Amino acid sequence: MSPDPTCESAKRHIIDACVQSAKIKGYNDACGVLRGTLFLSEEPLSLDDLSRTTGYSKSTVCLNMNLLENLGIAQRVVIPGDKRSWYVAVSDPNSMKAVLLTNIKKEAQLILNALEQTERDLGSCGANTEKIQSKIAAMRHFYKQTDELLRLISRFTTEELIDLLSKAKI
Amino acid sequence: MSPDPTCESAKRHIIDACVQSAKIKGYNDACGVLRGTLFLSEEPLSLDDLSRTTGYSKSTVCLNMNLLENLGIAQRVVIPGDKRSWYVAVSDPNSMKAVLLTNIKKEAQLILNALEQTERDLGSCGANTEKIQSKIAAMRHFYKQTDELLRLISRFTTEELIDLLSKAKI
DNA sequence: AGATACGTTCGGGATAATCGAAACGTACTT
DNA sequence: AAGTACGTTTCGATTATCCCGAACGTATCT
Repeated sequence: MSPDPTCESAKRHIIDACVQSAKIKGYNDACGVLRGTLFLSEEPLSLDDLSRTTGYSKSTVCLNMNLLENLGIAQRVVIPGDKRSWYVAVSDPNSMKAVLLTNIKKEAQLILNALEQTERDLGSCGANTEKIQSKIAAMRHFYKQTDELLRLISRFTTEELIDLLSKAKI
Repeated sequence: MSPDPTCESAKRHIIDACVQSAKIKGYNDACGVLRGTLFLSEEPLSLDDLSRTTGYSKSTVCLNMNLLENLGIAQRVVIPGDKRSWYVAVSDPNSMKAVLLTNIKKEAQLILNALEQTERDLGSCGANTEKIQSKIAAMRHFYKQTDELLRLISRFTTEELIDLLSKAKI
């Protein structure tokens, strides 16, 4: 590839950032290293390529590439007449935006579901739960709005959103 | 508090959701349990309260409440003439919105920084890195936009954003 | 000063996550 | 059929994390 030492050390920044980002999100280091490596490659990489480049065993690479694929960070590319799986980093802005939003979306729906279930169950409960019920209602309202907002945001491109919001009066 | 069994099982949904949400974000179960417990309480809770209610030791509660405070999920309330720390769940919509966005913000700034550093270093590197540099430039553009969008989003309330975006033509 | 009631920090033991080697399944080739 | 080149799964060892009890520091009382 590019064995220039200066060049390689330049790439380290990105890999480090990916590792740190992975750790923040609760994933392991390998995830970050693989993500960074994939992004910095000019061509698609196979599992063996990734294993060789990162130093991780093939099983570890396989496991984590499947995870990255599920997260929408990596994408498997099939080349006809080639058994191997080739991976590329997802670079389409809209897909990347979606990836950034998934965790918030998941959180909103998770909490929203729970709030609605609790609200229902508290209704058929003898005890005096007025105060809690109003708190839950407020919270449900917030997450409902958040959910709605996320849906709207995913309809526009980042560019469009910036345009819309920067023109709006506060 | 409210020892009604039906009522208690209703609350379980919320605590479970908080635990699941915590796990998704890479935090431990205690974080989720504490967050849920705090939210479901009608009054502020002390460390001892939280320890008694959740069954976790005081040291564990202390550790994780500091984390929740740093995350902006819990808030310490000081009552004059009382040594104890009282905790409440942050329920202000704008603060909650900010909490939801922090991870994305962190990711964007982390990656953006790394991209800029790498870009700079690759400039003073002999090897032919045209292809990678253009990839990095594209990526930097995306994260720059994302950063800008996040800044705009934090200027408005969720309600305002919904209003603005739902009126906009696609 | 001593006692008390806090929050916090510090080991250590249990528990879970991580990773590599090897086995496995499968499709294609010879 | 045997061999090959893949991706995947399993298993065990290493490693890191979680959580508790105990010790500690520090105000505020008595």
